[in-house]
Amino acid sequence: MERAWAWKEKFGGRIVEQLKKLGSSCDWSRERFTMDEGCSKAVKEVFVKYYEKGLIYRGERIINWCPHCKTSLSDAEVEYEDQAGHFWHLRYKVKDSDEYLELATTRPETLLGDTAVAVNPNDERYKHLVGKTLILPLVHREIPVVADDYVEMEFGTGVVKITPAHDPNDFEVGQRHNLPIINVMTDDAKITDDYPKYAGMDRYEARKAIVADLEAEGALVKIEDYSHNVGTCYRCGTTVEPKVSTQWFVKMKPLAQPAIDAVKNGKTKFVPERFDKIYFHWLDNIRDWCISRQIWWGHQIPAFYCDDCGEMIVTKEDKAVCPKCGKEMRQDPDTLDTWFSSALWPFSTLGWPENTEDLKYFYPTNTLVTGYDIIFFWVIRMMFSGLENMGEVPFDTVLIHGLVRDEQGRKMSKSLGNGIDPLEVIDQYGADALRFMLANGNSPGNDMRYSDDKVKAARNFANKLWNASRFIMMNLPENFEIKGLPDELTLEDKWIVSKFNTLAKEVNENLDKYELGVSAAKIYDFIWDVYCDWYIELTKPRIAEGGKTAETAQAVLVWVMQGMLKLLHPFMPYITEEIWQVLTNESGSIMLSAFPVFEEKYSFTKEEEDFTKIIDAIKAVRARRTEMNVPPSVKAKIFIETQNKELFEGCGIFFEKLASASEIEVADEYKIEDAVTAVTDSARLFIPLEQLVDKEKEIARLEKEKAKVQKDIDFLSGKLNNQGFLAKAPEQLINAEKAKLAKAEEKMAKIEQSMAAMK
RNA sequence: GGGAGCAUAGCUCAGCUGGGAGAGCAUCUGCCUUACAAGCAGAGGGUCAUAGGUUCGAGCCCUAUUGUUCCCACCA
Repeated sequence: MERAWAWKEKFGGRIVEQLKKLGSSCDWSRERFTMDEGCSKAVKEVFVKYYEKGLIYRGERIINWCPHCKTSLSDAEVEYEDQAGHFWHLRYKVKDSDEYLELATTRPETLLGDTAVAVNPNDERYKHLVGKTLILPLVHREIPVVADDYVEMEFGTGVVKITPAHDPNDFEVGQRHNLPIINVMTDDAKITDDYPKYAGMDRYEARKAIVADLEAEGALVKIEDYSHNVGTCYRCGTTVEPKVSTQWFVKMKPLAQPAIDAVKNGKTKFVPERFDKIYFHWLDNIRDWCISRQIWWGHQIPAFYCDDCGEMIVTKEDKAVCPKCGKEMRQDPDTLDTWFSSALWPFSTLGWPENTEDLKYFYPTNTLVTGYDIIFFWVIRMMFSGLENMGEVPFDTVLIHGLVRDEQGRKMSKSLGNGIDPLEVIDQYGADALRFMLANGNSPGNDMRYSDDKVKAARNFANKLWNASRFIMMNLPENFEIKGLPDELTLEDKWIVSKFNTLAKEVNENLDKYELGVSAAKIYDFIWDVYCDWYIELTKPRIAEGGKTAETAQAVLVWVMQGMLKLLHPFMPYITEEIWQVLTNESGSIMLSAFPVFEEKYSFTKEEEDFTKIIDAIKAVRARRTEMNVPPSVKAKIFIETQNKELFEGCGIFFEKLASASEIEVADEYKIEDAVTAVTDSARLFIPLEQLVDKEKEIARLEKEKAKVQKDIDFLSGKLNNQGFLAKAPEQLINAEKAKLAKAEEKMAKIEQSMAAMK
C-alpha cells in the first residue's frame, strides 16, 4: 500500500490533469479514488441485482494471492511461466510402524500446513496404508492417509502431500475428506508465528531452512531437478501464492450459457472467425469469478457489516444501519475487479440504469474493435453482462486485431524496455503516419512488428499527398469554383475517373469485409502510382496551355483529389481534413461529406483500355532509352507504327513530356532500320538514334523478347487447347485468356517484323 | 496434455469466393524533369517450408511431416 501511495504522489497530479482535460469527474482524494458517478451507480445496481438473484456470493475459497500487491487475482490475471525448480522426495513415517511413505513435492515449505497424505484408491502399493496415520516431519503432527482419485498413480511416487491452505487441488481434496485447513503464511508470504522456528521468514528462505531441517531429521530422500509451471501476477510478476480467504464471487455458469448461445446463433460474430474458438473454450470451462480486490483504486464493494451482531447487507446506499441491532454498519473495504465495471461499459456509459435517449439509440452497438488478448478480460464479460442486464448482445461484430510487437517480434513489455511511446513517434512522424502504418497491409488478428522504417514510409506517403495537393492549389486560378466533374472530359480524364470509380467500389467492398489493410494499400497505390505519377504529369502540359483544356484538367484534379481524401480519411484523418478544408474553402468537415461509392456513369471501360495502350508505349520507350543509357535531356523523334493512329496522334504531347520525344509521327507502317525500337501489343515505336544502334545486340535483344512472348503464347494456347479447361472454366475467364493470347500474338508479329527488317 | 496462428523476394509483410506471384524497405543504373531527392525513371531478385492428394487448373482446398510463435490446462 505504501508503494501505491508513493506512486500516486509521483504520478497522481499528471493523471488528474489528463482526466480533467477529458472531462472526467474523478475525485482523486486521499481517502479513496471514487469513480465517475454514473458508472458507480451502474456498478452498484448490477452488484445488488446479482446478489439478490444469487449470482454473487461471498465465501471462503482458495484464490490466487499476490504477496507483493497484497490482493487477490482472478484466474485471468495469473500468467503461467515455466520455471526451473526441484522435486524434493520426502518420507513420512507411518505411526506405530517402521514403514515410511515416500512422496515428492516442489514446495517443501508448505509441509507445515499438511493435513493429510493422499494416494489413489486403486493403487495396490498403498492400499494397506489408507486410513493409517502418519507423523508429519518437523512438526510431528499426526495426519491421515486418504484415498482420492485426484492422485495419479503413474506420476512421481503416486503419493501426494495435502496442504489445503496452499494449493487449489489440495483444497478440493481437503473439502472431500473434511480435512482441516492450516494457513502457514502471512499476506506477504512469510511464515506465521505459529511456527516460531521459521516465523517471519520469507517463503523461499523458509524453504531452505526447512529442507535443511528435513535432511537433518532424515526425512529427505533425494532432490531432483524439475521444471514446472508457476503462476505469476500479471501486474508485478511475483509468484502467486494460493491462499484461502473470504472473497466475493460471481457464479458464472448461468451467465455463460446465454453468451455461448449468442455467438453460436450468430447474434455476435468474430472477425476473423477463428477467434470464436477461444471464446467458446473459455466459456465452456468457466469457473466462478473472484471479483473482490484488496487494492485501493476501484469501486468499493457495496456490502456492509455489523461489527456487533455480524449481520451483512448489500445495498446501493452509501451508508447502512444494521437492521438487527441498529448500529451503523461498516462497508466492505475491498474494491471490485476493474473488469467488473468495464464489463458494463456498453450500457453504463450510456446512462443505464436510466432509460436514456443515448441508451435507446446506441445500445446495442455494431462493432467492437479490440486485441485478441482482451477477449477473456473484456469481450466475454461485456457479452454476458449485456445479455444479463439488457437482454441483448452489446455488439454484433467483434473485430480482433493482433498485437504490435517490437522489431524482433517480441512482445513490448516494461521489463524488457522495448516498448515505444506513441507520443514520441507522433512527434517525429505525425499521428497520421503512425495510424496509417498500423493499418496498411495488415490482416485482421495477425500480429505485426513495429519498425521505424514502416512509419517512415507512411510519413513519406503523407508527404506525397501533401505535395500533390500543393501542386493542385498552385495551379488553380484565383476565382476557382468547385463545380464537380465537367461534362466534356478528355481521354485521360475519363481514364482516371474510371479508375477512381473502380477504386471506390473495391474500397467499399473491402471495408464491408473488414479488410482494412487491403483497402489502405489500394488507396496508397492509387494516390501514388495513378494520381501522382501519371495523372498529375498528364495535366501539366494542359495547364501550361491554358484555356478550356486547363479548366477541365483543374476540375478533374480537384474532383479526384476530393474523392481520394474521403477514401483515405479513415486512415489519415488529420492531413485529409486539413487539405479538404483548404481545397474546398469550406468550413464543413470532411467527416460530414459522403463517402465515395461506385457509380455506373463514371465507368469508361473503352477509354481506360485505350489510354493503357498509351501508357504501355511510353513505358516501353522509357525502358528502351534507359537500357541504351540515353539521358532524358537527349530528345529524339518517335515514329509510331500502329493500327490506332488516331489514338496515338492525339497523345503526342504525352510522348514529348513523358518519353523525351522531340515530336512524334504516326503511320500504319514504317520501314526504319538503324533505330532503337520498342514493341508493345498495339504499336512499334522507332527512336532514330542511329549512332546508338548495334544491330547484333538489337537482334539478340529481340530474340530474348521473342522467347518471352513465345512462352506466353505457349502457355495461353496450351490452356485454350485443353478440353477440360474449355469445358469447365467460366466463360468470362476463357474470353479473357483469348484476349491475352491475341495481344501476345500481335506483339509477336511486330517483333518478327522488326527482326526481319534488321536482318 | 489440448487448441490456434505462422512458414511467400535479402528484410518486414500483403495475396479477396482456387484462374500465369505483389508492395514497402534494401540492392543496382540513370536523372536536381518548376508538387515532391522523404523524389522521378528503369532493373535485378521467389521450386510460395517438405511430401502426397483433390481439380481442366493449387500460394490458396484436403492429409501427413518439419520448423516456429502464441493461447489454454490443477499433474503434486
